[in-house]
Amino acid sequence: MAARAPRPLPEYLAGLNPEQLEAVLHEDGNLLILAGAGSGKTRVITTKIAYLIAERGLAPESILAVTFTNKAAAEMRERACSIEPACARANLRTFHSFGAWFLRRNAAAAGLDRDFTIYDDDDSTTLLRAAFPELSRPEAGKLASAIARAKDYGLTPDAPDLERGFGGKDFRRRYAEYEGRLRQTGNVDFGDLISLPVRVLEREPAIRERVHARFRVIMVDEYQDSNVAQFELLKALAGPEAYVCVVGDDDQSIYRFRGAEVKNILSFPEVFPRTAVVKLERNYRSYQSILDIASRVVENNEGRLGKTLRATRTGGEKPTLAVLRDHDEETAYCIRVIDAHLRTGGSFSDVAILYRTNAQSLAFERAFPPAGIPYRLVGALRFYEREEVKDALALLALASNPRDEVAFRRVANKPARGVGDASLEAVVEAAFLGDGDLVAAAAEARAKSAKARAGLAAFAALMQKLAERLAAPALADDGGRALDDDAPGPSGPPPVAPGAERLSAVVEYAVRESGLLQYHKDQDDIAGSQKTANLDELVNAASDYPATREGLAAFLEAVELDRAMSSGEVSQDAVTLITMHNTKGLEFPVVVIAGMEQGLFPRDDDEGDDLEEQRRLFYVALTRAKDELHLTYCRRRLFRGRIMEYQPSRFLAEVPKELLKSFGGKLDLSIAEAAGAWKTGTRVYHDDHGAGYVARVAPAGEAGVCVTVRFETGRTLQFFPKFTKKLERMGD
DNA sequence: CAATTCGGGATCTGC
DNA sequence: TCCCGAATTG
Repeated sequence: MAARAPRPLPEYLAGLNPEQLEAVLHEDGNLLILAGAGSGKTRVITTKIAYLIAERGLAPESILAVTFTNKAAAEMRERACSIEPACARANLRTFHSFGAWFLRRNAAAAGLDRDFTIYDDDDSTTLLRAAFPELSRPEAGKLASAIARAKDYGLTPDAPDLERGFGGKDFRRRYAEYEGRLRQTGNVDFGDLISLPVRVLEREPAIRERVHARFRVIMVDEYQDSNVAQFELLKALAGPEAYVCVVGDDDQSIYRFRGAEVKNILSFPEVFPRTAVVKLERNYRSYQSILDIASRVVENNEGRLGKTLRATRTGGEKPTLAVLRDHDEETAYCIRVIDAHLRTGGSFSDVAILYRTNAQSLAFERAFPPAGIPYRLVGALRFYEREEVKDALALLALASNPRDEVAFRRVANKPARGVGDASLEAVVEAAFLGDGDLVAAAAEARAKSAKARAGLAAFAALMQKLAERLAAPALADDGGRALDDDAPGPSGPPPVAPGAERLSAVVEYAVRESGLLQYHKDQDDIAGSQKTANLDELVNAASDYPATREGLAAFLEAVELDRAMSSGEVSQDAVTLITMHNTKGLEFPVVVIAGMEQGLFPRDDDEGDDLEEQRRLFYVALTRAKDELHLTYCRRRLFRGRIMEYQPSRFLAEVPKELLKSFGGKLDLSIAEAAGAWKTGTRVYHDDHGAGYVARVAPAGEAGVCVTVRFETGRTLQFFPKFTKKLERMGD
């Protein structure tokens, strides 16, 4: 193409604003980009990658760019490649996918099999319950998330400051036992995908040097969501010569509960010397009237770096606050908004309804079809989490790794083969005494009952056949060298040789021969569910992979690391129903943020740092809107089958009234008038429940006031004095 | 060992 | 209200 002689800036740089251009061209030292919502940060990253390759002559393989979601990684790849096709050879991945890639190539150094599979939180809980039968399911779940959190902070079971924040000796002991059990299975959890590479890099100078020599440029997107362990990985990956560029927005950090550390942004310039800071504050997405609200809200947080978004788009309507009676009025209001938008020539897909909890989607799902509105529900129950899919995956995981205890426990007796808890435990114990091979142990089991013995033998035979159907790995002959070398490997299935069997045939065989298909078909007939359809979907998903051990491992990794894998068809033009968390990185011309009620968003127990995180979530939600923004508040809402009265969200009080146009009614935050003589502490008598006292008084719109009464019987109930005659004040 | 009943708890959650 | 996990019973 063009000569490499000096020449004017390429055309793809021409559209950048001065700050964006500065960020793209910067290359001396390190770089921290503070990028506000809608400021074009993805454009900056992708342009920078393309620029480094096309203009600065960097080898694509020497660039590593990590994101937090597969979707973001895919988008980055696509946009970078559209500027410079060679970007396809750069390493653009999620943190976890990079970790898996690294560990497979350095499996021996990490003490792992190359074919390890990845345990999710649910699998960890199962493992913990096996290790500690005294724990109930919820207790094991809490322990699993505490361990995951410890790993987020890079703390091993022998970390000195483990006690701080993670309970005492019990936690340390259990964490250590969990690690032992997990290593025994030969598998890893999500935390290991980050922390094991760090340890390998620290321990193995040869590997470290090879990595340092390879990755000259390391970029991290959504840096505000990185946790301590990921920060450690970044430090370990970056050699003295590396150029590190991170992009983030402290105001959009909404994963603190999962270990994300805003401190990673604050301390970046100290850890990485000669760091330049570029702020991107020009917002190309929203009208200023929308940004004003977002800014006023997020200003209530402390400990921000401080940014002020300025809109480049002028004009636009003032956002609306709709004060509504209940969720029926809320759906009706949304339908009006959608209709009005269609009348101006817009489409369904321009509109998104955002809410805090998945349960809120139900009202819209019921109201939209009769109104002729197609909708698309994002991320409610993820495909891979479904029972039938996890069952099928467990069969495959066990075929891939016969030491996988969690998979074995899940499917050894599903559908029922007459193998009970006692027999199952005996097999696991026998395997532990040997080489850990659970399938072999099942085949040899000396179970008490003939029924259990027969069941285990049948199961072992099935697993044996599955293993046989997986052709030997093509790479076996070279002792795995092809994996040890630093192949660039954008993630994806290994190629299927022409005429070779596809993995989908093996998956179908496994599902059918195990009896899982029939089992779930029966469930479908009883409950009218879609389980067999989902199993079909899983079979389809496997068709891109070859029926080899390597193909299976790649398939399992893809499924485990891309949880968004959808089930079913995506309709083209539909309104989006989505939780606020799921909207990060998205934008819509018309946004409705539904359910602005105190107790729902934020919850009443959100205080301090939790409250600030919820406020950032609100900020994220607000800044998704391009043209039109609506907030809805319902005075009553159905909550767990009961109609409850709600006050407006405290976040609404943080928005100056003049920034919102009101619909339906004005907020009245003063309760004194409606409360009348109902005051906290008042003694009362109820015809049905006897004596008690008022514990709480809350405004309830047209219903006047809602009083919470604690009775001497110990019960606590809520009443609307306006509607009941059974509740009386005593001593009046 | 499997089926049924009963009772407690109920958020969001990138990978 | 609804769903899941534990206990109980056949």
